[in-house]
Amino acid sequence: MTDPRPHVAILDDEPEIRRMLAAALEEAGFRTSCYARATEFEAALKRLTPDVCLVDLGLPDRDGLALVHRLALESGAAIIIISGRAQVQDRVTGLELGADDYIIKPFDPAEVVARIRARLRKGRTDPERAATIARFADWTAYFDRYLLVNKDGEEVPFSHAEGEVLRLFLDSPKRLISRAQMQESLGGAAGESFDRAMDVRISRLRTKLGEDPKNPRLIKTIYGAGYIFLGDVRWG
Amino acid sequence: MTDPRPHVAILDDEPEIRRMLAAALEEAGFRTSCYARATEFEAALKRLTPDVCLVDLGLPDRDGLALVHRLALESGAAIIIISGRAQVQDRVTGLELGADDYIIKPFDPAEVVARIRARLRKGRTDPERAATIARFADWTAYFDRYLLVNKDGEEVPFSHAEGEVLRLFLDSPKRLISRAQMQESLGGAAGESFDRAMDVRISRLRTKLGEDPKNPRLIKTIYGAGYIFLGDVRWG
DNA sequence: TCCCAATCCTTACGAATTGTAACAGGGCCC
DNA sequence: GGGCCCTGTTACAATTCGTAAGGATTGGGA
Repeated sequence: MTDPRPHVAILDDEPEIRRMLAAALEEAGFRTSCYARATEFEAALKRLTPDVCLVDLGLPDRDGLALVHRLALESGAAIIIISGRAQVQDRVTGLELGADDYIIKPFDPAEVVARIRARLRKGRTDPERAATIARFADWTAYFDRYLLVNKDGEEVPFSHAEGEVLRLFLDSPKRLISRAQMQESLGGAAGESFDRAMDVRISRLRTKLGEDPKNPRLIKTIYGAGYIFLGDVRWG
Repeated sequence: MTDPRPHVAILDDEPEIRRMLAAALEEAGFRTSCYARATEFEAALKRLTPDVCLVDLGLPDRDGLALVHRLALESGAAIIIISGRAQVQDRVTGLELGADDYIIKPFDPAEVVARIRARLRKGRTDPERAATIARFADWTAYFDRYLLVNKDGEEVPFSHAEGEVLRLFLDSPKRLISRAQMQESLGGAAGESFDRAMDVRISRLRTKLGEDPKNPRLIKTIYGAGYIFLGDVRWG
């Protein structure tokens, strides 16, 4: 029963759009329920508590805005309006009435997915929000406590600066990361002599990971190009 | 000092747009701060903790997306991208990187206001009656009687200043809290030598919690960044 | 193959940040 | 007034991190 996938309820009177949204959302890892009419939808809400409601404003059997308003007051779900009405005034009133987002038809399903994800990200009330634990090679990195633990249970603390580098690597494993990219991500103003500092950070990180300087297995240098992090990463 | 208006930070290199946004937002009852460059903006973030960040992607001095990514990881603020790039792919990557909303230029200030309000509406966990009892690790904190009780039943009183710090930590566990945020929350005027007092407060609190100075388990220092409170917190 | 310049790694050192102890001022109750 | 607690300030030790300097490595050309 406890399906871990976030649940998205879709309310739209056009079968074509329902199908398209449901397909895109299922593909993106969501659970979906589709409804064609407001009455049907409201009946379902007595049984279910979706995480997100996608509501088309152009409904045949009820004023969509009134429905949104009620939802906003009574449901804890994020509400995203989908509408063909593109006027700024429509968007403003929709949002003022309690919608969390407003998407205009025609839309791209990829954007809908991205916006739903953005909503869920915030609403998450802390139970392990941002991924803070990553496993790779013999190591487990706990970013919230700035700690590396290897498979023997040995603990190696790492500093903030080292953690920034490590996170960057773990976010993009097996991909070349140029020095310029690093400076961008790590907030170093470009052009300065910060690039030498980068070396040092990586050097220290390698030491903590127990890398063999002659033959680094995890953080590999690509001469003239940047670095690449080998090793499979599993977040969570 | 404690201005109750939500604080919106605006980062855009065009003075015209900054002015327009600031005017509309002030009118709508927000407090605003404007920045023309990313470096300037990042410097300001060390001192303030805005509730919402409006970020223009087309910045001269830094890759906007990298900035958004970092903000999303390190700041608790809602992030709204403003951009001239209207492709779906741009929007999707912006949102995936952690933005909460994405507004396309040219925009109507009224919609920006509405979208900001929608963001703030959700995140609001504040107007709860001041909870007075919190459990964490081996401790139970009774804020109404300024008392800590550990699992052995030992009672350790704490002072008002210590309680302020403790509450700040318990309100945002497992999240980095910068020194600047502390000063803002605890009402210390920035820039003064008050920051050493901060250290001392924390030091005393650590002592009362029986932390091992060499290896603190609950209140951890992140050099150059701030503090982080580990441990699961249950209020009520 | 050998050499050289560019690139990168590592060590050492100093500046900045932080922890903690000791001290001082202020408020409060007796 | 005297004692006690709370709180901020100062001083000094410890940690972290960027920079400089020198050595090692890489890749291309003679």
